[in-house]
Amino acid sequence: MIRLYDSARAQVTPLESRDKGRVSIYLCGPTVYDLPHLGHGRHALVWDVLRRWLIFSGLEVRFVSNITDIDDKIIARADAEHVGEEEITATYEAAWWAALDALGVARPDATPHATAYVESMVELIEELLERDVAYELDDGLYFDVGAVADYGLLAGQSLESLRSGARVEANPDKRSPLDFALWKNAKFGEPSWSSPFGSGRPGWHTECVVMSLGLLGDGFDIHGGGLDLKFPHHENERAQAVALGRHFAGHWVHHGWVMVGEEKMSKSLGNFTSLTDLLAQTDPRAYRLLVLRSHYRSPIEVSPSTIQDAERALARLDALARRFELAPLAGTTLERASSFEWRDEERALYDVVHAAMEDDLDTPAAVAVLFEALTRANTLADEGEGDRARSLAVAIGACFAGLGLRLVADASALDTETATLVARRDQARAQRDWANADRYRGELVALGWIVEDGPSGTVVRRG
RNA sequence: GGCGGCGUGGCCGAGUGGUUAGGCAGGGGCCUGCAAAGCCCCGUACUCCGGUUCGAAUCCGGACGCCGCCUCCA
Repeated sequence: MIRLYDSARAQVTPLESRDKGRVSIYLCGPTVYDLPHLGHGRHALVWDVLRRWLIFSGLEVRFVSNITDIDDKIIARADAEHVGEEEITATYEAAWWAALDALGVARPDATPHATAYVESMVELIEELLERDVAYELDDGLYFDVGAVADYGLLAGQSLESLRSGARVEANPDKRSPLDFALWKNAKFGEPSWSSPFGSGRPGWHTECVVMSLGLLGDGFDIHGGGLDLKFPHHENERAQAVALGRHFAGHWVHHGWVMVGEEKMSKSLGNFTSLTDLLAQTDPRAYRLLVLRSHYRSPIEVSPSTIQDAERALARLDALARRFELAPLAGTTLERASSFEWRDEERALYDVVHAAMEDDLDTPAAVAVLFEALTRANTLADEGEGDRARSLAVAIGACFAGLGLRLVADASALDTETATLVARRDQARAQRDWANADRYRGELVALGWIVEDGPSGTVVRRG
């Protein structure tokens, strides 16, 4: 079974799934009040890769990721734009899915929305009140973190040391600055729900407890998100579950950030801090490859040069797909290794890639192995071992599919003008009329084509 | 103040105490009518100072630098 770093234990630990052969994952999704940025993109990719690989290796995965559609920021944005909250959330949720679709991120099995679970949240809060771990102040209900013995487990700090570092105190009446809002009393003009403790709306940390336990059940396997969610969000979720005596996530997985080389990201250089912008100017697969080439817990740098680096590496992969005419895989479909044929050499490749992936999702190692295999496949083909070369190439494509990276052979249809130029060039070359052959190539290049002369004549493709 | 992480060749980015990471860029060569694609070869890196060791980028100690979390955040 895969070994993953567990933030609660602060070490790489084998994933012991609750049900053999099945893995349940709850991922904290976005608050939809603005366009997704590069960090969201990495986040989505990391989890898509984990999910896909688990499925590829033969496990049944249930993957749930929520949408937070009620929150201070949504309200603030709606106010600023003088529109309703629903308009804000509808707009940005659509942008979210559009970006993820473009990235080739498969949709979750379920995408619960917080506003659909308010009733359950109210019930949970009532239980917390009954157990005396929540208390009321003038502006709402708060959770008493002092009631949870090991509060600070995820943060890796004691309650005392966390308390001493607390910097902001929204409500000075709180018993501890770390206590968090379970329920915020309604304010004029804000969305609200009625409850036994008055009209209002839930605090952020409760929704994920309700939705994860509700959809995946007690003791679900993996709970994840960005490193920034580890504390206080995940800590607070866990605190509520613990206070209720519920068995929460078995494994906590957090990924690192996207670093931006500030100056290089300046507007003058085509600033693309929004994921939507990046995807408009880059092959989304390049971003996936960039993400794959660093470890999920490390920070990654996203800059025009690292993106370009990835684009060029991707071009080599596509060249492989072209050379061996690989069928495209890994779109919205979640591939399984068992549906491919693995001869000895290919099996060995898969085993090495798999071992890397099982080792805390070591995608950089997996990618390195696959690039080495790519060179081997090309070498074999150069040496006339076409058969072995092809089956190796197919295996490489399959492994990348397991990582969600689709290799594209690009069989784009040619317009009449292009087809004519290609035919004329072939004719000129057949007659060893190099001057005209070069002229037609020049014309094709001017039309934006990359021209290659293969065994069967001139081949053009888009750059 | 507390907790945690990082400092690798031109760039990105892995790393087990002794053997090539990988990619991109660059140089040389093969192939090609010329290209492109592909293949081969090359740079011999690990912040600094001590220590452990036959041997450390990899372990220990220290210094310097950088970053994150402790507040909404993927």
